Amino acid sequence: MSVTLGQPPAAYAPDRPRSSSTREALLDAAEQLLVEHGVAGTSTRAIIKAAGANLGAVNYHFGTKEDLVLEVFARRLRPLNQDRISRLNALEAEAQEQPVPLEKLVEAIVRPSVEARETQPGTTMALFRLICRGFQDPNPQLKAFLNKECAEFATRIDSALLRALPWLPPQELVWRERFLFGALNHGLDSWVHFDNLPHPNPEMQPMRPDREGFIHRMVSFIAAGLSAPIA
Amino acid sequence: MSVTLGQPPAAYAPDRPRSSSTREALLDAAEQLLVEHGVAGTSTRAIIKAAGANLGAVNYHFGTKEDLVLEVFARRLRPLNQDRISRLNALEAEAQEQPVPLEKLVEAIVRPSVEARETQPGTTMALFRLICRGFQDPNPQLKAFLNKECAEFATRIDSALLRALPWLPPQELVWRERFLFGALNHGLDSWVHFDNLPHPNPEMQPMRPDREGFIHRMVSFIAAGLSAPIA
DNA sequence: CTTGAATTCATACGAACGTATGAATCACCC
DNA sequence: GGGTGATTCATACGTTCGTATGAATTCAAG
Repeated sequence: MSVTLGQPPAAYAPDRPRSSSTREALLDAAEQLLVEHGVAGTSTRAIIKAAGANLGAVNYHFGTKEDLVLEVFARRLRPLNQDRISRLNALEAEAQEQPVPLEKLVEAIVRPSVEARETQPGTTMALFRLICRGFQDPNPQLKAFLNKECAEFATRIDSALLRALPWLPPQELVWRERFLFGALNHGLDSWVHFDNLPHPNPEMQPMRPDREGFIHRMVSFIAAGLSAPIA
Repeated sequence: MSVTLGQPPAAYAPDRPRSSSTREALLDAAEQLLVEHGVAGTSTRAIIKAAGANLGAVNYHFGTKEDLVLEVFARRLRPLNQDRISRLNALEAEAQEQPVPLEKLVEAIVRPSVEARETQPGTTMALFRLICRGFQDPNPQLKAFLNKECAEFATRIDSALLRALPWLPPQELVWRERFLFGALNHGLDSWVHFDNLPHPNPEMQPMRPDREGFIHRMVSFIAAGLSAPIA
């Protein structure tokens, strides 16, 4: 007897309107827990408990824990990269054939990450740490997904940076970009997670800068690193 | 009847000579797996299988999975920080009251990480990724352990950097150090894990620099970022 | 009010987890 | 070469994991 479950799980019906409140609660709870404990450290049961949902809800709405995880990332990453790309568009339109100044490009990378929680309603501080973690996660499927999601922005920023740093060989830029994103991710993580980062030297106990101060610090560091002289 | 297990587990007899070959095999296997799958994603059974050991061996030699994990980190991190500190000592002795040049300080941070596999017999490339991962791990006990393990080096490098960058307020240095370690960790991870990092733009498909080339690139970027002008 | 789809519920299953136990085996000194 | 402590072994226990199932419930339209 074929059983009609009312509706097949979301994984098999991707066109269904995705607005169930349980669905959103699961995504929110999963996001929070993924930030705190990583993918492998977050169980389906912990998620549904935090969301006040039933165990079957994950299977019903997402089909699989992994599909839920991917959706958690996609929900945040898509608008983030869209924001980055539209900033890039605006900068290039404004510059009219001239290369966009380096600091502006770096800001187009950095600012959307830091500002997301204000432009994207409901986004928590956790977003940054989530994405940082995602890129370091051992799960190859997750990594591939994130790379795909960022591919367009990556090629755009590549060529823009090459135009802003014409004396820099592309091979060098590739490595400096790695340093860039390392600094960005770790810096964001420290900023968001500012609470208890006790410093051995009390005089250096860090203050938490406001959003603009933090963006400025980050942009200065990264822009200086990107335009370092080469051997 | 009190049962004499031959010997109580290592956790309760920390003075025992730690040179069992099974013990080392467990540490090696755990190191490899922790790098690939993270702490929560690595099971005791996977470790003993990779080490060719018995399930009871973990309990016998370390008492607990968590104690094994901490020992994996400690085994690598201790000599690494010792190397960094002795480099710092040499630089400061050579400079005689003068501040040590910035690039030399940065190199004292970077080089031990990159070189460890040659100066420390048996260390695999995995070491870097392991440590990078450890600092991002959600496990608070692990994080506290790593912070403790690095505390001495941290205070030393703090004051040395402040002397090399006298115009930089300590509060600024704190944040730049975060960027520094983010770039270091992520850069090392990319370098070690160089294999398949396909780049959208084929012209930018990165080459893997040799050790010295990589160290130089990293030092340039970081030193430039650290000495960026402040607002 | 009825009906049928959409959703939520309690519950079950097999697998894998971390840990513990006591017997078997090994290595070495007298 | 017999005995003693150190180590390894097979195995078991209780828990938690991800997933699946089918019966209840909710809810909007007829």
